[in-house]
Order: sequence, then structure tokens, then C-alpha cells
Amino acid sequence: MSSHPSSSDPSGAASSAFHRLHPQVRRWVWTQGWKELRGIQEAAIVPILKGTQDVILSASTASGKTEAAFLPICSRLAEDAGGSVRAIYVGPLKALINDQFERLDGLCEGLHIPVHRWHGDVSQGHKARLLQSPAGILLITPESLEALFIRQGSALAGLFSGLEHIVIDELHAFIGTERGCQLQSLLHRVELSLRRTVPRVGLSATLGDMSLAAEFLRPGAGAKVRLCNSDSGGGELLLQLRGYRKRAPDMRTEEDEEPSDDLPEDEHDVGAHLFKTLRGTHNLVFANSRANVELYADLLRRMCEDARLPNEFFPHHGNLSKELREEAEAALKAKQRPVSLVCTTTLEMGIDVGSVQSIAQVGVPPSVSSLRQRLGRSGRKGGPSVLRLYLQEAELTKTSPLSDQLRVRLVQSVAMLELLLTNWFEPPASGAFHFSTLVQQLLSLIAQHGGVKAGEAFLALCHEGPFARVSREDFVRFLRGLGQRELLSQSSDGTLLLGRVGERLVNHYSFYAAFASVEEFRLVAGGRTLGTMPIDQPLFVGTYLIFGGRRWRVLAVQGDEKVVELEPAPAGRVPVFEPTGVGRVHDRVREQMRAIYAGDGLPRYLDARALELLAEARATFQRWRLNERSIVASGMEVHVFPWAGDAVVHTLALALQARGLSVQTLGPVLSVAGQQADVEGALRALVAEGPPRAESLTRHVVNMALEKHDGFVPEDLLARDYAARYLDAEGAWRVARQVLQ
DNA sequence: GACCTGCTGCGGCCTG
Repeated sequence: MSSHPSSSDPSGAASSAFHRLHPQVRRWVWTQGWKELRGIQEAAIVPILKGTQDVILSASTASGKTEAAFLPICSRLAEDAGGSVRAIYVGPLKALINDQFERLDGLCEGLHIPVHRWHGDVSQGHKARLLQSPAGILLITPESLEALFIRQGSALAGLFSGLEHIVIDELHAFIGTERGCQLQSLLHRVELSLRRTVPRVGLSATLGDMSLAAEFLRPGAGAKVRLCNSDSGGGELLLQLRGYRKRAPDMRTEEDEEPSDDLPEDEHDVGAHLFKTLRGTHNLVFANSRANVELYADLLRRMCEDARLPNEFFPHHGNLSKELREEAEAALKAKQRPVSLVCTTTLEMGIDVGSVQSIAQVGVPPSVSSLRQRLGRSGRKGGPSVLRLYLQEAELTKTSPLSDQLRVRLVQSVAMLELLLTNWFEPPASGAFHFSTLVQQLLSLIAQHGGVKAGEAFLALCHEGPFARVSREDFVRFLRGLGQRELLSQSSDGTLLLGRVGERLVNHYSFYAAFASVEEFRLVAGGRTLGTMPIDQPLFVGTYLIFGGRRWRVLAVQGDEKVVELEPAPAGRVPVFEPTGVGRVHDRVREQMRAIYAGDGLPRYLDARALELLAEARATFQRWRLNERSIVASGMEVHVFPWAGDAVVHTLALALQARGLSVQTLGPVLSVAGQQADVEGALRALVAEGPPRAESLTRHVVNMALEKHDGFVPEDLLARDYAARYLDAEGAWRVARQVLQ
């Protein structure tokens, strides 16, 4: 609390609400040695003590949001915390629940409020004890809450009968996702079983438009949610974007089968700068993909070895074993020796690793909002935040694609930094129908009650529930589709029951999660599990591998047990992980890119090489006269520049394909095979017809079934969900008109 | 051009 102006005790003039906390809670605050409550903690007291209001507490990481919620909640429970579970805390990670359990236990011990953990790693004994004498606070994951509905359906109302508070941690991580939709449905079903609403508290990072978060927290009544915001405000930011030239593919030596010890020079150059700048301190290096995390972790470790230093660089990603990840986190947090973690999005949120000296981002950031989240990890002790961005662009040749000539990666990164500096970032996704999760919630509802009437299910899930965008008509079609696929059956009185396939789904534990997962091999070296890899990897005895930032050779593969045994090796190869969905660039980013191409400003955070690359990008833009036109012909191809986000680009591509044209998209550019007149004709026809119906555009989409249960959803409903998520018909129509001008 | 998250019940074996 050193960054706060000190006062003698937390009951100072600024802390008037402090007196309203229970005496025992105030005593706990004093014993913590806190000089005063933080802004968010102060602001939360009155609305939460009221016990009737939904509240969002938004503040940066490590600002004491959990205490902000639980000081008043524990005050309310201090005299009597028994009879049933009285407060539920839902967290997205088991590790986070374990953290909060430790912290809450100290506060609750003196108040005689029992605190229970419930997730996959908690013993059945503990769970049985809570079911027997429910009381106090329950910390749980959405999946375990789902399991409670299915396994303890009839006991649920009793278990939660006296429930007064629901707290959702990391609210922003749930918004717009299947998992978030599942959580909304579960909370709604808790309230249905109690026949009353239970006030909700959402803990969130600061989001630009908090009304979206409020509407997520309380669907249908977001306007009534009380917002408590304590934005510490942006401190000083030290920024650098470093450009690198990468040899073009045809100038590179062919990769042979034997793994070579040499990395392409550009990776070496980036690695050398990382090593030189980061060694001796504590940092996070975001490398975008698990493969790149392995590549740079291995490279930096070898640089330490070459310099005869103990290793300071450790990888961190979702396929590494819990053990290796926790070791890396602990080493960084302990600050006893210099440690930098090379990571994916795993370290964007949740686990507390303390503050670090600087953030490095290798490659284009996935979005402005993730860049902002990553930046929040640095410079917390009042010092400046430091961000270094490393960007590689291909050396140009006669056959370089237009996107290389335009230095799209560099310009997109500059655009994102400019938007970050103006404090803009992408809002969370909205508008999807989430039919996949509707499949799950319907089956779960049937399992909970043993059977439901179609009308009741519609009321519970759609009409008053989180699937409000699904009409009665669509719901009937949806049910019919599930019946055909044997997920549902119907008894003679019309009650919906689980069908043959539905029964099988619900009875397997994998049903509790709203998201799908693939089977993977376990990698073991010397009896120690290093992590997992997808099973479709061609792995043979003798194959070289880089994993956990080290080099290995496959010693044995045990197909039955899905175990791969490894031994240390001098050489290695970065594994290919299963690629998943596609990135989505926002309209604002592409608009900003155009402004950068057309402008002549030279951002001060660019290094000499990045300035060169920017000059090349602008030269290409001018040579093609892209300031005055958006369609250019080149050889056998026509390039269209919508200067809009991926949803619009994707929609335009499908609309042109529907008119028989062959289209390829490369970042911001649509490349069409054929004559300019054909493309313009197709666009003119598109404009004349008005905004296209998104469902008809999806005819050319190869695979729309992207979510877990999409395979069971009737085709036309799936098309509508896909269009709502990934397409922008209105935007594409508007842009088509502009492009033709 | 991607990333992350989560999970029950039960049978079988071992140890104290």
C-alpha cells in the first residue's frame, strides 16, 4: 500500500464507509497492517452491504478486488453463516480458486465463516462434507457447478436455500464466450430453483464500455447494475517497436530432414536482443504461439549456456505440465534470481506473478485489448511500464506478395500501438446465439429434473434466460433437430427426455465443460511429466523435439497409454501444435492502418529498421495510388482494399465467391482472379441488392461447426450463429459502396 | 495467424 497516501488508520475521513463493516472484519483489516482501504474496496462497501444490488467492481490486476467484494459479504455473514451455502464465488481457474481460498480463509477464520473449495482436484471427502452440512462460502468453477446440477439436481434448492451473494471473478474472461454463456445459464438456473434473484458481484479488469459487462452480468437489466470503477490511470509508458528483416523464402536454405542447430538469422537477431536486454532482470516475453514459445525459450536458454550463466529463461504455455508451470511462476515471483518467462496468453490473467521490469511482444499482437492486458503486468510499483515489440518483415523480392510489400505486420502493429495510446481497445464479442451451449444447457436441465416440458424449457433457457435471442419458432426447430439426432426423446405426455445419444453425452464427465478438447499424448522424461501434445503428431522413436525449452529425442511411444518417453538430446525441433480458430482484426485497426499508410508521421518509438520498413510500406501504398482507389488490377489478379476488419473482409470474400469468383484474402487485401470489370460488376450487383442475407452467404463456408455441440444443431440455425459471430453483412454492403466510388 | 479454461464415479491396487 506504499503507493497510497498514508493516514493513521483505515477509519480516516476518506474511509467513512469503513465503519459500516462488521467490527471483526475491521479488526482483520487492522491486523493486515493496511493504512487505508483502496478506492475500489471503499466504494464496494455500501452497495454490497445493501444485499439487493448487482455490482461490477472494475480495477486493474492486484488492486484488491477480491477483498473489496468479501469485506462487506463477510460482514453480512459474520453473525450467522450457516443453514446453507450463503455465498458462491465462481472462478475460471482452479489455481485462482486455490489462491483465493488461502486468502479468504484468513479473513473468515476469526468470523467463523466456513470456506469450501469445489473443483476437479478437491477430494470427494471434502465435497461430501459440504453436501452434508452446507454453510458459508463456496468457491467453485463453472464446470463443477454444472456437475452439481446434473448429479445433485434434486438437492440443489436445499444446498443453496439461504444464498445471498454470487461473486464472479475475472468477469471479462467470460464475456462473449461459450463458457460465459454456460455460466449465465447456470446462475439463472440457480435463481429459478430458489424462485428469487440473488445479487451478483462481477470482478473485472477495466473494460472500455462497461455497459456490455453489466448486461452480461444481469441479462436484460444491465442498466440497473451498479458500476464501481477505480481506474488507477495510465502511468508512464516506455515504448519501442524494433523492426527486423527476414530472408524471403526463396533466399532461405532448404530445411533438410536432420534438425539443424542453426536458426534463421532473424530469430537469432531477435533472440540476441532479448538476451542482451532482459538478462539479469524479471520480464515476460509474449511469443503468440506455443511453437514460438518453445523456439525462443530454447534459444535463450542456449544463449545463457554459451555465456556460462545459469538459465534465466523458462517457457510457459497450456501444454506444459502443471508442475513445470508452477515452478516457472514461483521462480519469477520469488525474485531471488533473474527470471524471464516466455509465454502465450497463459500469463495474461489470473495467477499473480508479481510485477516485472518489462514486457516483450514478439510478432503482431493478437488485439489491442490483449496488448493492454499484457502491459498491465509491468511497472506496477509506480515505475514506468516498458513494452518492446519485435517485428519481422520479409526481405522483398520480385515475387513478394502485396501484403509483404505493404509491410502489413509492421503497419498493423503501429496502428495497434497508436490505438492503445489513445486508450481505445476492442469491445468483447457479442451477438452470437450460442446454440452449442444451448444443447448442453437443455440436456443438463432435463438431467436435473429427470424431464421437462418444451414450454418450460423455453421459458427457463430462452424467454427469461441467457438465450433470449432464440425465438419460440427457432427453439421448436432446434428441438426437432435434436430429436432426429437422438439427443432427445419425448414421452407420451410431451415431456422431453434424454435420447440414446443424449444419455451417453450427459453421463460422461467431459459433458460438464462447454468447450471441446482433443486427446493428447503425455510427454515423460526420466519419470517426470513435461506436458502434453496432440495425438495426431507423427512421433516415432528417434524423432527430435524441443519441449519445455529443452531438446529431446523420442525414446519410446506407448500408444495404449498415450505416453511418449523422451531423453535429452543435443538437437531438437519445435513441435507443431494443432492450429485452432482464426484471429479477428477489428474495423478500427484497419482504419487506423489506412491512416498510417496515407500519413507521413514518424512515431518516435520506431527504431531505425522499423522506420525503413514503414517508408517501404508507404512507398508501396503510393506506387499503387491506394489513397485514391480501392481496387487495383495487377496481372491476372484484382486486389480489393476494403480497409475494414476481418468480419467485413470475410463477408465480401463470400459474397464474391457466391457470384462465381475465385477469392483469396491476405490480411486486409482481397485478391480475386480475373478482370477488374468482373470484380466491379460483382460488387455493383451486391450494392444494388442491398445488404446480403448472411445465412445464404455461408453456403461456401466449409466447416461452420466450430463449437463443441455444433454438430447436433440444425444447419440453418448453425448458419445464423456463424453469421452473427464471424460475418458483417451490413458493413460489407456499406464498404462495397465506398470501394466503388 | 492463436490462445486458454475444465471434469465423476468406480474399480483395482498398495500401504499402514
